Amino acid sequence: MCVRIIIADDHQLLIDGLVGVLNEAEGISILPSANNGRQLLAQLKETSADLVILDLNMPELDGIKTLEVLRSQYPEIKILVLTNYNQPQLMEEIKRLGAHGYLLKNTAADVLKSAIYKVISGELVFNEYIEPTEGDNHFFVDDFMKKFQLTRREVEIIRMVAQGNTSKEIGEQLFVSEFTVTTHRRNIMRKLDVKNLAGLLTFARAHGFLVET
Amino acid sequence: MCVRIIIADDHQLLIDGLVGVLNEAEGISILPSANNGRQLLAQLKETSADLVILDLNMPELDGIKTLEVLRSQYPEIKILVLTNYNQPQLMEEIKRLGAHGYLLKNTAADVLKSAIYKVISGELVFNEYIEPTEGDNHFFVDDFMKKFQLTRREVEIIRMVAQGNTSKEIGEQLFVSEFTVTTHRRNIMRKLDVKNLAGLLTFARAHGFLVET
DNA sequence: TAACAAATACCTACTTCTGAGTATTGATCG
DNA sequence: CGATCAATACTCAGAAGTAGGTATTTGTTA
Repeated sequence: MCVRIIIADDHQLLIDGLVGVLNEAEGISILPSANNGRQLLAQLKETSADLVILDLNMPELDGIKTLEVLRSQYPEIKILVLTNYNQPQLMEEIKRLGAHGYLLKNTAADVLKSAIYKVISGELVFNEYIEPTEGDNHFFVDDFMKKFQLTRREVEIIRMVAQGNTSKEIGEQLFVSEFTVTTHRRNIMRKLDVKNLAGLLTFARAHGFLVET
Repeated sequence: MCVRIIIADDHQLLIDGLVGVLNEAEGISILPSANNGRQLLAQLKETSADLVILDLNMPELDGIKTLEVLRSQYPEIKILVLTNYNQPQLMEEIKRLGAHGYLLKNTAADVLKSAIYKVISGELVFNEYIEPTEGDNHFFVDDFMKKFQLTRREVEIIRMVAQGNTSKEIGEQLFVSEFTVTTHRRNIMRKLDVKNLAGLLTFARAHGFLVET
């Protein structure tokens, strides 16, 4: 008895990694991999499989759509979603759509292996949402501050703005006048050279300032 | 002559993959890997290396800070940055900070290998920014539309809003009145149940609607 | 064909943001 | 001590967004 696995992921390096890791494992055989959903489905018409390791963010045919097709056309195939998106809502959605497991890409190889065995034996593997650690959130922030000469207060306000607060609300929360917040905002816009809120948010995000894991 | 490489990445699966791929390559030996910048620096005190493969988004000590330390303390070590961030500004920044190469994680294994050889022989490897393909952007969009009953026009407008356009500008680009755009925006806010622009953007992003690679 | 959804367009009223100018206080640093 | 920066606070004016209502046209579908 050998579990036949197909991997669908647009990151070839990750596929190579998985293949290397899983090939050594007991009772697992890896079928040729796919780089998007379309390739995966084409492949399933040729060879059948027991389990699909599925990335969500793929070109051509993305993971969610692929998942739906798999569930309706190949209900007997187990699906293990492997993604970078650490969002509880998304995990719930994936669970609802009938996947059998949801793992993050920073999972250790042996956790992945045991997840595979669990899923094959009928268990579901949906881990708890992991709060991003302090370290993660620091990421580029210091760099960001240095580069654009932002002060600590300004960084704080960018965060609150991004969370949908108005200047008045921010003022109330920080116990300062809304005019003060407005002044800070103006300075931020000038320093970052953006002309409106959307620009500010996009910019902050593009520079790794607001990171979602 | 063997190139000694240390990999620093918090994604253990990727490390395993790299090790598997590179171990087979000619003239490359992989030293024990690190899961963050701090570990990497600790390791360099013990063993020296010729090249470091560096992820940017790591806990404890992120890639940029690690890069700076490496350049000042170990100027003879080559640095190949391997990341998911497909942003020209970031790549420029990394280049400026003295790295020798910048690759995306969806690179094929042999491209990575040849990049390693190039960097070791003194070349810099900074590829062009790759425009995300249509396929990439589709990602969750259809799902998003279905879930929140958004129309095609509304989705189009969310995108343009996110890019920092005002209603008037959007109207001009779509050859419709700014009032029409305003109406669409109002409907979008109602459907998504958010109260302002920041909320809209945050929401759209949290649901994978606006993906940056 | 009747019903409906989608896209279009306008109005009024109010809130919020943006840009420009000005000023005070406290901390830090040479 | 004097200079500078960060944080605070205010005013005025104009631009943009938000909330409500209403209405026409077009295309699709029951």
